[in-house]
Amino acid sequence: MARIAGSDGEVTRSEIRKVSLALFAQCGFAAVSMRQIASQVGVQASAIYQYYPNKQQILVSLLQNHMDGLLKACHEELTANDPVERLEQFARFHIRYNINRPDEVFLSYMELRSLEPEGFAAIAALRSKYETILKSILREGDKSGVMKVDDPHVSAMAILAMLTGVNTWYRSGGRLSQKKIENIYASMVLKSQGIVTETTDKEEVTHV
Amino acid sequence: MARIAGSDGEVTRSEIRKVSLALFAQCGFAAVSMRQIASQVGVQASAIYQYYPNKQQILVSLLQNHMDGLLKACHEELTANDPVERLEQFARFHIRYNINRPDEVFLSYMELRSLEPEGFAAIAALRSKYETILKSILREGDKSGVMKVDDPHVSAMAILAMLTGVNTWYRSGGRLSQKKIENIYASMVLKSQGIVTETTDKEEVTHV
DNA sequence: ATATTAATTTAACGAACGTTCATTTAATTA
DNA sequence: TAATTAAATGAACGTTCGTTAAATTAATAT
Repeated sequence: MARIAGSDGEVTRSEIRKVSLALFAQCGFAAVSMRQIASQVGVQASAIYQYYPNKQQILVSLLQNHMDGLLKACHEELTANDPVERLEQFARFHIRYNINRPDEVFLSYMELRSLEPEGFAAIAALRSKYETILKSILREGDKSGVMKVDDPHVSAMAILAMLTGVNTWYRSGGRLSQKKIENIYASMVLKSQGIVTETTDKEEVTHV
Repeated sequence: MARIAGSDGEVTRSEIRKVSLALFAQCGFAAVSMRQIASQVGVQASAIYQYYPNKQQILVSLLQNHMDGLLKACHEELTANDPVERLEQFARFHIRYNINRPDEVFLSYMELRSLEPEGFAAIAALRSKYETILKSILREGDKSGVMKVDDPHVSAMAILAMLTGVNTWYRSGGRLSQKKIENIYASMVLKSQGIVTETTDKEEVTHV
Protein backbone atom coordinates (compact mmCIF):
# COMPACT_ATOMS: atom_id res chain seq x y z
CA MET A 1 0.00 0.00 0.00
CA ALA A 2 1.05 3.62 -0.44
CA ARG A 3 -1.12 6.71 -0.88
CA ILE A 4 -4.51 6.13 0.72
CA ALA A 5 -7.77 6.98 -1.02
CA GLY A 6 -9.08 10.32 0.19
CA SER A 7 -5.82 11.27 1.91
CA ASP A 8 -5.16 15.00 2.22
CA GLY A 9 -1.89 16.59 3.25
CA GLU A 10 -3.44 19.50 5.10
CA VAL A 11 -5.65 17.21 7.13
CA THR A 12 -2.74 14.95 8.04
CA ARG A 13 -0.56 17.93 8.96
CA SER A 14 -3.13 19.33 11.37
CA GLU A 15 -3.74 15.89 12.83
CA ILE A 16 -0.02 15.57 13.50
CA ARG A 17 -0.07 18.94 15.28
CA LYS A 18 -3.10 18.06 17.34
CA VAL A 19 -1.82 14.66 18.39
CA SER A 20 1.71 15.87 19.09
CA LEU A 21 0.45 18.71 21.26
CA ALA A 22 -1.65 16.37 23.38
CA LEU A 23 1.07 13.76 23.72
CA PHE A 24 3.92 16.18 24.43
CA ALA A 25 1.83 17.85 27.13
CA GLN A 26 0.78 14.57 28.66
CA CYS A 27 4.02 12.62 28.57
CA GLY A 28 6.74 15.16 27.90
CA PHE A 29 8.59 15.72 24.65
CA ALA A 30 11.34 13.18 25.21
CA ALA A 31 8.95 10.45 26.27
CA VAL A 32 6.89 10.61 23.10
CA SER A 33 8.05 8.64 20.08
CA MET A 34 7.43 9.38 16.44
CA ARG A 35 5.75 6.00 16.16
CA GLN A 36 3.40 6.91 18.99
CA ILE A 37 2.36 10.12 17.27
CA ALA A 38 2.00 8.34 13.93
CA SER A 39 -0.10 5.60 15.43
CA GLN A 40 -2.62 8.08 16.86
CA VAL A 41 -2.73 9.96 13.58
CA GLY A 42 -3.36 6.70 11.80
CA VAL A 43 -0.27 6.63 9.65
CA GLN A 44 3.26 5.21 9.69
CA ALA A 45 6.08 7.09 11.42
CA SER A 46 7.86 7.77 8.17
CA ALA A 47 4.85 9.69 6.85
CA ILE A 48 5.42 12.43 9.44
CA TYR A 49 8.66 13.35 7.71
CA GLN A 50 6.59 14.54 4.74
CA TYR A 51 5.50 17.43 6.99
CA TYR A 52 8.24 18.03 9.54
CA PRO A 53 11.96 17.47 9.04
CA ASN A 54 12.33 16.00 12.55
CA LYS A 55 10.71 15.64 15.94
CA GLN A 56 12.29 18.79 17.32
CA GLN A 57 10.68 20.93 14.62
CA ILE A 58 7.20 19.74 15.55
CA LEU A 59 7.75 21.13 19.03
CA VAL A 60 9.27 24.38 17.79
CA SER A 61 6.36 24.90 15.43
CA LEU A 62 3.78 24.29 18.15
CA LEU A 63 5.44 26.71 20.56
CA GLN A 64 6.02 29.36 17.92
CA ASN A 65 2.39 29.16 16.89
CA HIS A 66 1.17 29.48 20.45
CA MET A 67 3.31 32.48 21.30
CA ASP A 68 2.38 34.27 18.08
CA GLY A 69 -1.31 33.79 18.79
CA LEU A 70 -0.89 34.93 22.39
CA LEU A 71 0.90 38.15 21.46
CA LYS A 72 -1.51 39.00 18.67
CA ALA A 73 -4.60 38.43 20.82
CA CYS A 74 -3.08 40.36 23.70
CA HIS A 75 -2.44 43.43 21.60
CA GLU A 76 -6.01 43.32 20.33
CA GLU A 77 -7.55 43.07 23.78
CA LEU A 78 -5.55 45.70 25.65
CA THR A 79 -7.51 48.77 24.59
CA ALA A 80 -7.59 50.90 27.74
CA ASN A 81 -5.23 53.76 28.48
CA ASP A 82 -5.59 53.92 32.23
CA PRO A 83 -2.98 51.59 33.80
CA VAL A 84 -5.39 50.13 36.34
CA GLU A 85 -7.90 49.29 33.64
CA ARG A 86 -5.09 47.94 31.50
CA LEU A 87 -3.86 45.71 34.30
CA GLU A 88 -7.35 44.33 34.77
CA GLN A 89 -7.66 43.77 31.03
CA PHE A 90 -4.33 41.98 31.03
CA ALA A 91 -5.28 39.72 33.94
CA ARG A 92 -8.62 38.83 32.42
CA PHE A 93 -7.09 38.26 29.02
CA HIS A 94 -4.36 36.01 30.36
CA ILE A 95 -6.84 33.85 32.25
CA ARG A 96 -9.28 33.67 29.38
CA TYR A 97 -6.68 32.90 26.74
CA ASN A 98 -4.74 30.34 28.73
CA ILE A 99 -7.54 28.52 30.48
CA ASN A 100 -8.73 27.10 27.17
CA ARG A 101 -5.27 26.12 25.96
CA PRO A 102 -3.85 24.07 28.83
CA ASP A 103 -1.66 21.89 26.64
CA GLU A 104 -0.02 24.77 24.77
CA VAL A 105 0.63 26.63 28.01
CA PHE A 106 2.06 23.59 29.72
CA LEU A 107 4.38 22.96 26.80
CA SER A 108 5.48 26.58 26.67
CA TYR A 109 6.54 26.49 30.26
CA MET A 110 7.89 22.98 30.48
CA GLU A 111 9.53 22.09 27.26
CA LEU A 112 11.67 25.11 26.53
CA ARG A 113 14.45 22.95 27.92
CA SER A 114 13.85 20.42 25.15
CA LEU A 115 14.66 23.00 22.50
CA GLU A 116 18.01 23.32 20.82
CA PRO A 117 19.66 26.76 21.17
CA GLU A 118 18.18 28.24 18.01
CA GLY A 119 14.56 27.34 18.75
CA PHE A 120 15.02 28.24 22.40
CA ALA A 121 16.18 31.76 21.61
CA ALA A 122 13.23 32.37 19.31
CA ILE A 123 10.61 31.26 21.83
CA ALA A 124 12.32 32.95 24.78
CA ALA A 125 12.30 36.23 22.87
CA LEU A 126 8.55 36.01 22.30
CA ARG A 127 7.94 35.25 25.94
CA SER A 128 10.07 38.17 26.98
CA LYS A 129 8.02 40.41 24.69
CA TYR A 130 4.86 39.30 26.46
CA GLU A 131 6.34 39.89 29.90
CA THR A 132 7.37 43.38 28.86
CA ILE A 133 3.76 44.31 28.16
CA LEU A 134 2.88 43.60 31.78
CA LYS A 135 5.97 45.27 33.18
CA SER A 136 5.18 48.46 31.28
CA ILE A 137 1.71 48.61 32.78
CA LEU A 138 3.10 48.15 36.28
CA ARG A 139 5.78 50.77 35.83
CA GLU A 140 3.29 53.32 34.58
CA GLY A 141 0.82 52.49 37.35
CA ASP A 142 3.49 52.89 39.98
CA LYS A 143 4.82 56.11 38.50
CA SER A 144 1.39 57.72 38.42
CA GLY A 145 0.77 56.61 42.01
CA VAL A 146 -2.31 54.46 41.36
CA MET A 147 -0.38 51.28 42.17
CA LYS A 148 2.19 50.36 44.79
CA VAL A 149 4.73 48.26 42.93
CA ASP A 150 7.78 47.32 44.97
CA ASP A 151 9.63 45.92 41.99
CA PRO A 152 8.08 45.77 38.50
CA HIS A 153 10.04 42.70 37.47
CA VAL A 154 9.15 40.69 40.54
CA SER A 155 5.54 41.83 40.37
CA ALA A 156 5.29 40.85 36.72
CA MET A 157 6.74 37.40 37.38
CA ALA A 158 4.47 36.94 40.38
CA ILE A 159 1.34 37.96 38.49
CA LEU A 160 2.15 35.79 35.50
CA ALA A 161 2.88 32.76 37.69
CA MET A 162 -0.30 33.30 39.65
CA LEU A 163 -2.48 33.60 36.55
CA THR A 164 -0.85 30.82 34.60
CA GLY A 165 -1.27 28.59 37.61
CA VAL A 166 -4.98 28.39 36.94
CA ASN A 167 -4.22 25.58 34.55
CA THR A 168 -2.86 23.38 37.32
CA TRP A 169 -6.29 23.01 38.87
CA TYR A 170 -9.01 24.19 36.47
CA ARG A 171 -10.97 21.53 34.61
CA SER A 172 -13.95 22.48 32.47
CA GLY A 173 -17.29 21.61 33.95
CA GLY A 174 -16.03 22.25 37.46
CA ARG A 175 -17.54 24.12 40.37
CA LEU A 176 -16.74 27.61 39.07
CA SER A 177 -17.53 29.23 35.74
CA GLN A 178 -14.72 30.72 33.66
CA LYS A 179 -16.21 34.19 34.16
CA LYS A 180 -16.26 33.75 37.92
CA ILE A 181 -12.65 32.55 37.92
CA GLU A 182 -11.66 35.51 35.80
CA ASN A 183 -13.29 37.83 38.34
CA ILE A 184 -11.53 36.26 41.30
CA TYR A 185 -8.09 36.34 39.71
CA ALA A 186 -8.51 39.90 38.39
CA SER A 187 -9.46 41.06 41.84
CA MET A 188 -6.43 39.39 43.47
CA VAL A 189 -4.05 40.79 40.86
CA LEU A 190 -5.28 44.35 41.35
CA LYS A 191 -5.17 44.09 45.13
CA SER A 192 -1.71 42.56 45.07
CA GLN A 193 -0.43 45.75 43.42
CA GLY A 194 -2.00 48.01 45.99
CA ILE A 195 -5.12 48.91 44.04
CA VAL A 196 -8.09 49.22 46.35
CA THR A 197 -11.45 48.24 44.89
CA GLU A 198 -14.56 48.79 46.97
CA THR A 199 -16.32 45.60 45.93
CA THR A 200 -15.28 41.98 46.04
CA ASP A 201 -16.38 39.29 43.63
CA LYS A 202 -19.08 38.33 46.10
CA GLU A 203 -20.93 41.47 45.03
CA GLU A 204 -19.79 41.15 41.42
CA VAL A 205 -16.73 43.00 40.23
CA THR A 206 -17.55 45.38 37.41
CA HIS A 207 -14.29 47.19 36.90
CA VAL A 208 -14.07 46.80 33.15
CA MET B 1 37.52 -5.22 37.69
CA ALA B 2 34.81 -5.33 40.32
CA ARG B 3 34.64 -3.68 43.73
CA ILE B 4 36.75 -0.55 43.72
CA ALA B 5 39.17 0.27 46.55
CA GLY B 6 37.59 2.70 48.97
CA SER B 7 34.11 2.30 47.54
CA ASP B 8 31.28 2.99 49.96
CA GLY B 9 27.61 2.19 49.38
CA GLU B 10 26.28 5.18 51.27
CA VAL B 11 28.46 7.57 49.30
CA THR B 12 27.43 6.03 46.00
CA ARG B 13 23.77 6.10 46.94
CA SER B 14 23.82 9.79 47.77
CA GLU B 15 25.79 10.53 44.61
CA ILE B 16 23.12 8.76 42.59
CA ARG B 17 20.46 10.89 44.25
CA LYS B 18 22.35 14.12 43.69
CA VAL B 19 23.13 13.40 40.05
CA SER B 20 19.65 12.10 39.25
CA LEU B 21 18.01 15.16 40.76
CA ALA B 22 20.10 17.53 38.70
CA LEU B 23 19.68 15.59 35.47
CA PHE B 24 15.95 14.97 35.86
CA ALA B 25 15.37 18.66 36.54
CA GLN B 26 17.55 19.75 33.65
CA CYS B 27 16.49 17.30 30.96
CA GLY B 28 13.29 15.71 32.19
CA PHE B 29 12.86 12.24 33.61
CA ALA B 30 12.25 10.47 30.31
CA ALA B 31 15.19 12.11 28.59
CA VAL B 32 17.74 10.93 31.16
CA SER B 33 19.24 7.47 30.77
CA MET B 34 20.57 5.21 33.45
CA ARG B 35 23.91 5.24 31.66
CA GLN B 36 23.95 9.04 31.81
CA ILE B 37 23.37 9.03 35.55
CA ALA B 38 25.93 6.29 36.07
CA SER B 39 28.53 8.10 34.02
CA GLN B 40 28.25 11.24 36.15
CA VAL B 41 28.39 9.18 39.33
CA GLY B 42 31.44 7.42 38.02
CA VAL B 43 30.10 3.86 37.88
CA GLN B 44 28.51 1.55 35.34
CA ALA B 45 24.74 1.65 34.82
CA SER B 46 24.25 -1.77 36.34
CA ALA B 47 25.71 -0.57 39.65
CA ILE B 48 22.71 1.68 40.19
CA TYR B 49 20.49 -1.38 40.55
CA GLN B 50 22.27 -2.18 43.80
CA TYR B 51 20.52 0.89 45.25
CA TYR B 52 17.29 1.34 43.32
CA PRO B 53 15.22 -1.41 41.72
CA ASN B 54 14.54 0.73 38.64
CA LYS B 55 14.64 4.24 37.22
CA GLN B 56 11.12 5.07 38.33
CA GLN B 57 11.96 4.42 41.98
CA ILE B 58 14.77 6.94 41.91
CA LEU B 59 12.24 9.61 40.97
CA VAL B 60 9.66 8.47 43.52
CA SER B 61 12.27 8.51 46.25
CA LEU B 62 13.45 12.02 45.36
CA LEU B 63 9.92 13.41 45.34
CA GLN B 64 8.90 11.59 48.50
CA ASN B 65 11.94 12.95 50.28
CA HIS B 66 11.26 16.50 49.14
CA MET B 67 7.62 16.53 50.18
CA ASP B 68 8.41 15.00 53.56
CA GLY B 69 10.99 17.68 54.24
CA LEU B 70 8.65 20.44 53.10
CA LEU B 71 5.81 19.34 55.35
CA LYS B 72 8.04 18.84 58.35
CA ALA B 73 9.72 22.24 57.99
CA CYS B 74 6.41 23.95 57.40
CA HIS B 75 4.89 22.63 60.60
CA GLU B 76 7.92 23.78 62.52
CA GLU B 77 7.85 27.31 61.13
CA LEU B 78 4.14 28.12 61.42
CA THR B 79 4.07 29.16 65.05
CA ALA B 80 1.61 32.10 65.06
CA ASN B 81 -2.06 31.86 65.99
CA ASP B 82 -3.30 34.99 64.28
CA PRO B 83 -4.34 34.09 60.70
CA VAL B 84 -2.72 37.18 59.17
CA GLU B 85 0.57 36.44 60.89
CA ARG B 86 0.24 32.80 59.91
CA LEU B 87 -0.33 33.72 56.28
CA GLU B 88 2.77 35.89 56.29
CA GLN B 89 4.74 33.09 57.93
CA PHE B 90 3.51 30.68 55.30
CA ALA B 91 4.44 32.98 52.41
CA ARG B 92 7.88 33.66 53.79
CA PHE B 93 8.46 30.00 54.55
CA HIS B 94 7.41 28.89 51.09
CA ILE B 95 9.73 31.34 49.39
CA ARG B 96 12.63 30.59 51.69
CA TYR B 97 12.29 26.84 51.49
CA ASN B 98 11.74 26.60 47.75
CA ILE B 99 14.14 29.23 46.53
CA ASN B 100 17.07 27.12 47.63
CA ARG B 101 15.73 23.87 46.19
CA PRO B 102 14.93 24.76 42.59
CA ASP B 103 15.53 21.28 41.22
CA GLU B 104 13.34 19.49 43.75
CA VAL B 105 10.54 21.99 43.24
CA PHE B 106 10.75 21.77 39.49
CA LEU B 107 10.61 18.00 39.63
CA SER B 108 7.69 18.03 42.04
CA TYR B 109 5.64 20.14 39.70
CA MET B 110 6.72 18.73 36.38
CA GLU B 111 7.33 15.06 36.76
CA LEU B 112 4.28 13.90 38.62
CA ARG B 113 3.12 12.82 35.19
CA SER B 114 6.10 10.49 34.90
CA LEU B 115 4.97 8.55 37.94
CA GLU B 116 3.05 5.31 37.76
CA PRO B 117 -0.32 5.33 39.59
CA GLU B 118 1.01 4.11 42.92
CA GLY B 119 3.80 6.66 43.24
CA PHE B 120 1.57 9.39 41.88
CA ALA B 121 -1.07 8.83 44.52
CA ALA B 122 1.50 8.95 47.31
CA ILE B 123 3.05 12.24 46.18
CA ALA B 124 -0.29 13.85 45.29
CA ALA B 125 -1.53 13.10 48.80
CA LEU B 126 1.43 14.88 50.36
CA ARG B 127 0.95 17.89 48.13
CA SER B 128 -2.71 18.03 49.01
CA LYS B 129 -1.76 18.01 52.68
CA TYR B 130 0.44 21.03 52.12
CA GLU B 131 -2.26 22.90 50.23
CA THR B 132 -4.69 22.25 53.04
CA ILE B 133 -2.47 24.09 55.49
CA LEU B 134 -2.79 27.24 53.41
CA LYS B 135 -6.51 26.81 52.78
CA SER B 136 -7.17 26.54 56.50
CA ILE B 137 -5.41 29.81 57.14
CA LEU B 138 -7.42 31.55 54.44
CA ARG B 139 -10.71 30.15 55.67
CA GLU B 140 -10.04 31.27 59.20
CA GLY B 141 -8.88 34.70 58.08
CA ASP B 142 -12.00 35.19 56.00
CA LYS B 143 -14.31 33.95 58.73
CA SER B 144 -12.87 36.32 61.30
CA GLY B 145 -13.11 39.20 58.82
CA VAL B 146 -9.42 40.10 58.68
CA MET B 147 -9.13 38.84 55.10
CA LYS B 148 -11.36 39.09 52.05
CA VAL B 149 -11.15 35.68 50.45
CA ASP B 150 -13.49 35.18 47.50
CA ASP B 151 -12.78 31.45 47.28
CA PRO B 152 -10.29 29.71 49.58
CA HIS B 153 -9.39 27.05 47.03
CA VAL B 154 -8.74 29.51 44.23
CA SER B 155 -6.83 31.81 46.56
CA ALA B 156 -4.68 28.97 47.79
CA MET B 157 -3.86 27.82 44.28
CA ALA B 158 -3.12 31.39 43.22
CA ILE B 159 -0.84 32.08 46.17
CA LEU B 160 1.06 28.82 45.75
CA ALA B 161 1.54 29.38 42.04
CA MET B 162 2.71 32.92 42.62
CA LEU B 163 5.21 31.95 45.31
CA THR B 164 6.51 28.85 43.59
CA GLY B 165 7.01 30.91 40.47
CA VAL B 166 9.99 32.61 42.09
CA ASN B 167 12.07 29.69 40.90
CA THR B 168 11.41 30.50 37.25
CA TRP B 169 13.43 33.70 37.45
CA TYR B 170 15.52 33.77 40.64
CA ARG B 171 19.20 32.96 40.35
CA SER B 172 21.53 33.32 43.33
CA GLY B 173 23.82 36.30 43.16
CA GLY B 174 21.21 38.34 41.33
CA ARG B 175 20.03 41.91 41.81
CA LEU B 176 17.85 41.19 44.84
CA SER B 177 18.67 39.49 48.14
CA GLN B 178 16.61 36.53 49.27
CA LYS B 179 15.33 38.55 52.21
CA LYS B 180 14.22 41.36 49.94
CA ILE B 181 12.43 38.92 47.65
CA GLU B 182 10.74 37.36 50.66
CA ASN B 183 9.51 40.80 51.71
CA ILE B 184 8.09 41.65 48.30
CA TYR B 185 6.26 38.37 47.88
CA ALA B 186 4.91 38.38 51.44
CA SER B 187 3.54 41.86 50.90
CA MET B 188 1.84 40.89 47.63
CA VAL B 189 0.31 37.78 49.14
CA LEU B 190 -1.18 39.67 52.07
CA LYS B 191 -2.54 42.43 49.87
CA SER B 192 -4.02 39.96 47.41
CA GLN B 193 -6.21 38.62 50.22
CA GLY B 194 -7.45 42.05 51.21
CA ILE B 195 -5.09 42.63 54.11
CA VAL B 196 -4.08 46.28 54.28
CA THR B 197 -0.57 47.00 55.55
CA GLU B 198 0.46 50.59 56.15
CA THR B 199 4.02 50.21 54.92
CA THR B 200 5.48 48.85 51.68
CA ASP B 201 8.77 47.07 51.32
CA LYS B 202 10.33 50.37 50.30
CA GLU B 203 10.13 51.35 53.97
CA GLU B 204 10.87 47.80 55.18
CA VAL B 205 8.03 45.50 56.03
CA THR B 206 8.22 44.34 59.62
CA HIS B 207 5.01 42.43 60.04
CA VAL B 208 6.50 39.35 61.62
C1' DA C 1 43.49 -17.65 57.47
C1' DT C 2 38.98 -18.38 55.93
C1' DA C 3 34.34 -17.41 54.91
C1' DT C 4 31.09 -13.99 54.08
C1' DT C 5 29.22 -9.85 52.61
C1' DA C 6 29.40 -5.43 49.97
C1' DA C 7 30.33 -3.04 45.78
C1' DT C 8 31.19 -3.12 41.38
C1' DT C 9 32.39 -4.82 36.64
C1' DT C 10 31.61 -6.80 31.91
C1' DA C 11 28.57 -8.80 28.78
C1' DA C 12 24.41 -9.45 27.01
C1' DC C 13 19.08 -9.36 26.30
C1' DG C 14 15.23 -7.90 23.46
C1' DA C 15 12.87 -3.83 22.54
C1' DA C 16 12.42 0.70 21.00
C1' DC C 17 14.40 4.87 19.21
C1' DG C 18 14.77 8.76 15.16
C1' DT C 19 15.50 8.73 10.62
C1' DT C 20 16.34 7.40 5.56
C1' DC C 21 15.18 5.23 1.31
C1' DA C 22 13.13 3.00 -2.38
C1' DT C 23 8.63 1.89 -3.69
C1' DT C 24 3.63 2.16 -4.48
C1' DT C 25 -0.72 4.11 -5.22
C1' DA C 26 -4.12 8.28 -5.64
C1' DA C 27 -5.05 12.56 -7.45
C1' DT C 28 -4.01 16.18 -10.55
C1' DT C 29 -2.24 18.30 -14.70
C1' DA C 30 -1.04 18.46 -19.62
C1' DT D 1 -4.62 9.11 -22.02
C1' DA D 2 -0.04 9.98 -20.37
C1' DA D 3 2.97 12.29 -17.28
C1' DT D 4 3.54 14.36 -13.00
C1' DT D 5 2.95 15.35 -8.33
C1' DA D 6 1.17 14.25 -3.60
C1' DA D 7 0.73 11.06 0.14
C1' DA D 8 1.70 7.30 2.00
C1' DT D 9 3.95 2.44 2.88
C1' DG D 10 7.30 -1.07 4.56
C1' DA D 11 11.84 -2.36 5.38
C1' DA D 12 15.97 -1.30 7.15
C1' DC D 13 20.02 1.57 9.41
C1' DG D 14 22.84 1.97 13.41
C1' DT D 15 22.08 3.46 18.19
C1' DT D 16 20.43 3.58 22.54
C1' DC D 17 17.33 2.11 26.00
C1' DG D 18 16.22 -0.28 30.85
C1' DT D 19 17.37 -4.23 32.89
C1' DT D 20 19.44 -8.89 34.22
C1' DA D 21 23.04 -12.26 35.22
C1' DA D 22 27.36 -14.01 36.26
C1' DA D 23 31.88 -12.95 37.61
C1' DT D 24 35.32 -10.37 40.29
C1' DT D 25 37.49 -7.87 43.83
C1' DA D 26 37.55 -5.22 48.55
C1' DA D 27 36.27 -5.08 53.12
C1' DT D 28 34.58 -7.24 57.16
C1' DA D 29 33.53 -10.94 60.40
C1' DT D 30 34.66 -15.40 62.21
